Amino acid sequence: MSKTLKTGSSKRIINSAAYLFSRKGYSGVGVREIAAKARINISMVSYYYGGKAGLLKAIVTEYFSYVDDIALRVAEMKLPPRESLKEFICEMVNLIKDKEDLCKVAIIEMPIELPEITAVKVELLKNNMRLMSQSLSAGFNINDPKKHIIIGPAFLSLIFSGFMFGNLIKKISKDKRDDDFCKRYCETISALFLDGMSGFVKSNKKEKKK
Amino acid sequence: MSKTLKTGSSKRIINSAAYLFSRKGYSGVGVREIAAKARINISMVSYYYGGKAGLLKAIVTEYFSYVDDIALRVAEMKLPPRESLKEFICEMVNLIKDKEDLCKVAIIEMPIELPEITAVKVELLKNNMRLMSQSLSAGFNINDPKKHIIIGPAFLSLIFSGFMFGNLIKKISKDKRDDDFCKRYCETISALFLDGMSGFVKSNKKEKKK
Amino acid sequence: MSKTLKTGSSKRIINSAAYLFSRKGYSGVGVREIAAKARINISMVSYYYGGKAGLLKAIVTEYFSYVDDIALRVAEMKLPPRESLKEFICEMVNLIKDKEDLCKVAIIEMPIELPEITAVKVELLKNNMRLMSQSLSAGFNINDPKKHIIIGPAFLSLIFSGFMFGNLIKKISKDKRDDDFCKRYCETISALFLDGMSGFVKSNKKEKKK
Amino acid sequence: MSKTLKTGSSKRIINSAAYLFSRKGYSGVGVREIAAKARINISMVSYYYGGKAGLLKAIVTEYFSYVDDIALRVAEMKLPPRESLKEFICEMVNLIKDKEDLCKVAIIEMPIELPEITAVKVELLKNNMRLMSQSLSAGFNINDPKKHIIIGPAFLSLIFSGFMFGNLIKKISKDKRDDDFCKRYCETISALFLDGMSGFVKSNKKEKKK
DNA sequence: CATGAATGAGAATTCATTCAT
DNA sequence: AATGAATGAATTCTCATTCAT
Repeated sequence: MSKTLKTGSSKRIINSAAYLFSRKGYSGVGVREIAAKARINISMVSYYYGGKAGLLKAIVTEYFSYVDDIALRVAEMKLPPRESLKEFICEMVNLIKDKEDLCKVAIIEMPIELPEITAVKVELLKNNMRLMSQSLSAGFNINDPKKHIIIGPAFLSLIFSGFMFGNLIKKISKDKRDDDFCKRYCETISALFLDGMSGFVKSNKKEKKK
Repeated sequence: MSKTLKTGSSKRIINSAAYLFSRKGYSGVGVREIAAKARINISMVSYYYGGKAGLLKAIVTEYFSYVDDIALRVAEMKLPPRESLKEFICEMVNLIKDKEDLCKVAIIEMPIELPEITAVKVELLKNNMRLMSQSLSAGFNINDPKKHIIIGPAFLSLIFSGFMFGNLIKKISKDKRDDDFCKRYCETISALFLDGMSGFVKSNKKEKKK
Repeated sequence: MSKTLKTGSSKRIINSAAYLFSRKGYSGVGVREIAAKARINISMVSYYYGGKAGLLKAIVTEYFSYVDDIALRVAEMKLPPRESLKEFICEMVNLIKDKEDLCKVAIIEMPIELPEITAVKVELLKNNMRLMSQSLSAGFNINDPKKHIIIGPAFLSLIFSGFMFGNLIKKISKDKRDDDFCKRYCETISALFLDGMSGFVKSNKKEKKK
Repeated sequence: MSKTLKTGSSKRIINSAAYLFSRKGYSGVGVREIAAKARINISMVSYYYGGKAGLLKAIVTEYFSYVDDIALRVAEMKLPPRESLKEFICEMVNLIKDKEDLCKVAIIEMPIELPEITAVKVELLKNNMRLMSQSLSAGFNINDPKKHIIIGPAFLSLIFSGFMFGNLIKKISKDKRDDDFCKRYCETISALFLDGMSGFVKSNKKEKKK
């Protein structure tokens, strides 16, 4: 804690790491590159984070702390189920907008086995899924409990979908990732998750009637 | 040409590569490791695929050829929109079941910048999205064209969601990835994409009435 | 001068250094490790001893001051040759028992070339051998002077033999390094150096006669 | 095995390593330095020996194979006890003369704890001590078995004493390490171990009588 | 087709030391 | 007297690739 306050070095290190990891993947980035981007000496990475793996741990931990926070905050609001979901999605999109690199890294590296931090990831994920279940799925009494394990990851994938392939999509369409996009993204994903494609068709019909 | 005619060795190489890339990420795997797993000499990787990058290219290309095939096949069926989607999802899940490692690699490495193969990925993705648009979104005349660029990736993310985090989820729940799971997975994802969460609630109500 | 007046810290530093050097060798130990063991800040090593090399110098110097002392003390006793040797060996064993780490370091590092302290070692060793010659070999008028240079080191090696490989021997036999062992050790080494193996055989015969 | 035959590289590596380790200690030598001296690429050390530790293992193993051989050979000669010892000492001195660096490394690094190879050292030493006991101490029926553990190391220390401090002694006396020295060394050490210092005095008296 | 020795660049980490506080 | 951040060199080891056989 005191380390992060004295200088901005440790902050710059983690930001640089998130930036690079999110684009090249954890193994594709060298400590040297991170250090250069953060304008610090290579040794400082070990000094502050105990090595490259420590950096990823710090990033993943920070990500989960944010998501857990959101889950708790939404739960406290005691909104009706549909509003809860909308609120959660909206908050998540805001988070991704604010900390895009950090979130991407946490998600991209999730399915990848890194012996040194897998244990940490499992523990954080367990807790996170418990929190999210409590705050979101309460309102939807789904008969088959086996569907939970499918819907949970599907929900998160949906939320992240637009950002994960963002860099690639930039090269295909000329879409801009501005505030306007985020607003539209929020609404579209919410609608999709709540009512699926048929929701769009209906609303199309309604709009046509007008 | 002789090189592309896969002998047992070159097949083993690509399978080993897919297996390892899917678990450790492209940069996290060494050619030595792949060669060892494929029980061939290290030099053979360069010989057959022109280097490590060539392996990933081959994997990505193969993945897209499968998905393009599915898109074309479904288009030819000329099913109504909802059935088209269901069919597509079902075919995709079968593909993932059959070639899990290959599909995972293609998806995991998608957002990652690898100068040597980014161009290839962009080209393949462009063509793929065109095909998919033709075969699927025809039936859903969505008013706002800007939504396409959101719904497309969302659709694919949804389909892959259950498999991407499979290894991690294995460590959390005791879910088995058997044929039964795949069937349930197909139905749940189809339902979710077509009617969203409200679809589940409705069907719950209906079932309750009975 | 103030630096040489050992405070608690500087004493702990040198003890920690001796402990670690004796087990891992001079080059195998880092200043950080020493500082951690001594519970002081790393910079203090440079502050007190001018660097890592200074620590070894201090240890070696201290070792020779002890051995020189013993040589002088024994010389002053003016005992007959055999008694002189016994006394010297006994004193040396007591020294090793008291300052085991320090003595081990001095001996283990003796044959190792460390440019920074070789000169010091040579100077100290020269003086020490002169003193030992005076106090011990006086009584044994060995005809061939060339044997001195063989017997001298042999004598010291003999004295240290049991302690040098102590840690390894602990893992082989279940021998304890207690006071009893030291007493026996003293006697055995003295007997060996004075009368060799034949001394043991003779004493065996005598004991058998009884 | 085939590796050592194809090129002289692996031989040069181990010789260079022995040369440098014997002078600077295992931890005091870098792989770079060894590679430079052996005129090979740094990577070859890992390629042939699996790393720096593998080099030391190879050296220690080779040393023990030589000493075990000597012990067995002397045992087969079935000489009387004193002759056995003389023969063993003589053979050992020849070994040291031939493979001075290798022997020094094995002995210097013996008391040093290197987690990676301590287990190997213990195993080799156990076997070696068993062999030496069988071939040498048979003739000397020493009453107290506790003396064995003192005499064994003392014996070896004695044999090595002249070579361990060789480099340092060169700087003090002007002694040459030629064949003549080795012959004299053999005789002196044998005499010392068999009859101790009193042997010299006696022989002095006898020689004086003449 | 296949081998394995060889290369040189680059990986992460640890080193002893210094300096401002 | 003591701290701890910072440095730059040096550490060992692994990387993908090539080449002669």
